[in-house]
Amino acid sequence: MTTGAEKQEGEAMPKVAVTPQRSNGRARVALILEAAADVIRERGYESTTMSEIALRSGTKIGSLYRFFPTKELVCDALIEDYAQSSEVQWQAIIAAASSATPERLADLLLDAYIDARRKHSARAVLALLEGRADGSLRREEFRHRNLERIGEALKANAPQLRAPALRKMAVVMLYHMRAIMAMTFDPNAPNAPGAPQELRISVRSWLAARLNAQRKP
Amino acid sequence: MTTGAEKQEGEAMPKVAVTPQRSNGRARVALILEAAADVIRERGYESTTMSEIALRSGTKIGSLYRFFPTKELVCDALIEDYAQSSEVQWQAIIAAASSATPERLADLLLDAYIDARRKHSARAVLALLEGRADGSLRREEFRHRNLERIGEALKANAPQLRAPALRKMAVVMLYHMRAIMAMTFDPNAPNAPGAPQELRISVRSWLAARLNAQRKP
Amino acid sequence: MTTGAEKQEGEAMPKVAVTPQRSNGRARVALILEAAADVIRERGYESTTMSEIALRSGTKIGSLYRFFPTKELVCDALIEDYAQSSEVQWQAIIAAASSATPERLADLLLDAYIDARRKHSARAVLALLEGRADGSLRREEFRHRNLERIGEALKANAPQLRAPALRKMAVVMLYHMRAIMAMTFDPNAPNAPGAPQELRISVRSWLAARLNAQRKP
Amino acid sequence: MTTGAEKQEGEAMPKVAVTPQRSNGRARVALILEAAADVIRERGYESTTMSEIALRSGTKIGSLYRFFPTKELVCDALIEDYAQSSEVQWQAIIAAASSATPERLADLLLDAYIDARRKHSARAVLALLEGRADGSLRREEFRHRNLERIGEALKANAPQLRAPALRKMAVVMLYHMRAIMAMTFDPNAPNAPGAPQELRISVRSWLAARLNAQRKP
DNA sequence: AATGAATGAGAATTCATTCAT
DNA sequence: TATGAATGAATTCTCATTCAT
Repeated sequence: MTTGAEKQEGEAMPKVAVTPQRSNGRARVALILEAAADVIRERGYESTTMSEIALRSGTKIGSLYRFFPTKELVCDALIEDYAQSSEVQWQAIIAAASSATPERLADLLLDAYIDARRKHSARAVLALLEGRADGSLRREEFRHRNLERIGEALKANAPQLRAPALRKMAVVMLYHMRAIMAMTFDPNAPNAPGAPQELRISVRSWLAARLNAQRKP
Repeated sequence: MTTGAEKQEGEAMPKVAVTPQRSNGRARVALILEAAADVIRERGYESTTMSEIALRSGTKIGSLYRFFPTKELVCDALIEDYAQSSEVQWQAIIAAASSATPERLADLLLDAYIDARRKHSARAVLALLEGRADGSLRREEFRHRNLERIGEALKANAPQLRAPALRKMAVVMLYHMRAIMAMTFDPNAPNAPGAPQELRISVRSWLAARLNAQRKP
Repeated sequence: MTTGAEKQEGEAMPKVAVTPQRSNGRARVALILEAAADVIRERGYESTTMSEIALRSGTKIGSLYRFFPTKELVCDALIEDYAQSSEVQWQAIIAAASSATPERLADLLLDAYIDARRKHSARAVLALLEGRADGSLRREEFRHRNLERIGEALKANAPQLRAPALRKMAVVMLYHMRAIMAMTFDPNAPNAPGAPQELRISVRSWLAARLNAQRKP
Repeated sequence: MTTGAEKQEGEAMPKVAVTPQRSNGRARVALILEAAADVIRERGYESTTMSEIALRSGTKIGSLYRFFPTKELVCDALIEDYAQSSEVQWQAIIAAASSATPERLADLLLDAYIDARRKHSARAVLALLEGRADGSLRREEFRHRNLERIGEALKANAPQLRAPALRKMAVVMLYHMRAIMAMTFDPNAPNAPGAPQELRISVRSWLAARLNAQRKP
């Protein structure tokens, strides 16, 4: 009879990122995530190595693995971090959506991803989402949550819309948001002067047409 | 020992994919590219290994390297192949563009990427283009050529447009095309019933608005 | 700073398991040993990690190392624990041996290892003894002590036997005891219905033949 | 459509030891197995490292992994090798069993494992079988095959025995064989002068009693 | 020319043990 | 004293590429 966490014979415990207990560890984790965002942004997920993350964050490899037992978990943490920090913004967008013009709503959504304060991690997260899903639940969750939030914002603005319409519009909006994000943050992405603005304008009129469609007078 | 270009001591000769002379070799190359497309589509560029390409194409690793001295060159060939096979279609699109309605042109362009006959390699190429650029010229060229062709099609339809406008519209169009492609081919991409159609409609009206803009009556 | 033995510069002090002074600590040590027995039984010595022992015993890794400065010492303690708890039983067996029939003695010995109360640690200890010796003195001692006790029991029953005969019989008996133990406790060990009983019978008649051999009438 | 080995999307092919095609490779594999047997015999399975096997066999680590993609497969090959080379001997034993006295049969079986020619690998295989099973099928197979062969030999000698009796006797015999093997080959195993002979004698009389039991006159 | 073998730098990950607060 | 954090050598395994027959 042991106390503490029981474990099934022969079964492997699913690994989880350790939550640091001391200020020391919290600082370390912050450094690691920052470095990870940098490297992933530069090289993409596959080409990012744990040793480079360790090196850039001034962490020894052993310590890195103490907090993030797998490479996947580093990414999950990055996404989670980003997701959490955007949640506030999402709520603001949804709140603002109800009384916004469609054009304004388009802007709110297009800018949701590219909030300057999160520029850094934004691009890393973009890279992560572009990569193969590999069955990472966290990534799937994140994608799903974003689609949901977009849908909510649309619904707040145009309550008459039905779920299927909302869903397909949210998907299309998501691609627009990604495109804007890529143009804004990724120097290697296809781009041209005025292109983001061009896209923005097109999205605005699409949304205006859609959201005003069956609006009650 | 060398033919034509003499090899300088200490200088690295840039490697090139051997162009097979016998029908035997041409068939082999075709098999290799097909296999490569399969693997890259399934696993992405980074996770694709030369041995798996060899295995799946029934080629011995040594032979694979005779035709494609580096992994990069396999991808370049894949892209080149795809590019060449789309060139014909591009010319058709550009030809059709001049007399097409903007709506029709939108459809032509959106479908350019997703021609069913090239479905297989299309997704592989998509994966390649999504990946980091790695300094592969071929990929850059391909992206550039596509942007150019889109621009030409737009210009054919609306000759009054100036280069800057064409460029930014081409860029926006490229993102739309990619989005449609992802929805159509990638089962993991964000999607919803009717979403591709929704995007298509939005692109049509954007193009209509743009291309008719300053059209002479 | 040190008590008793002075630490010489540059010399490594042999580490010893701290004997806990407070009941608190004694309970902790008990928990640790229980957990260690569990893990070792499940995974074997090599695959057992100090952190898992810590985790399962609800001990923090730092504390674990206060009590057992090396992994080896945990095992030594486990063996020692087991040895001490069997010592009582050995004395009982030896006492009973003098007046037992050889068949009864066979049973006493065969069951010595498999006393149900120590089932848990028994299998852990088995795993430890099966492993390479690694130069752990404690393990060697334990093996030796067991051989001695077996010899004493045999001698108690058949005082006429000379040391060399006793020794070789003790060794053979030890293998029999291990075999029974494996069949009884290890679900992966070779086994068949009735096999333990079969072995038992064979051991009984072997001992009977041997011990009665030159017995004075 | 690729030719050659097809693979399911996203599924990992189970790894197999490559069969060397050239004399070069065959020699390498032989060297590797020899070295592996040495190391495993000395250190046991867990403590054996692939790098040490590589080092001792004069193989670079990459080449080692070409032929044996996992550590497990090295062991499987070792066992398989041993199993195959003992199969001939097993057949001889089974053939000889029918007309042998029980005492002779005991000797045949006890010596089956310790054939001097295979001394080297014998001890390694012993170590492998002693270790945790880890779900290696090959090891399980080997254990099973040995039990079967022992059973067949017993049956050849005493055809009147029923399956359950044969099975339990085979199991007991297996433990005896292992004991003899350990005493003979493992310098760290419990031992004493005359102990193997003592065991041998005990096994002989057990078998004699058992096999003659219900023998038709 | 065909192809099996060789190579070796690195990748992810592990873990016993020590340390600093 | 308790305990979270730090350490880093070691381990398994990978793969693009080159070589030798």
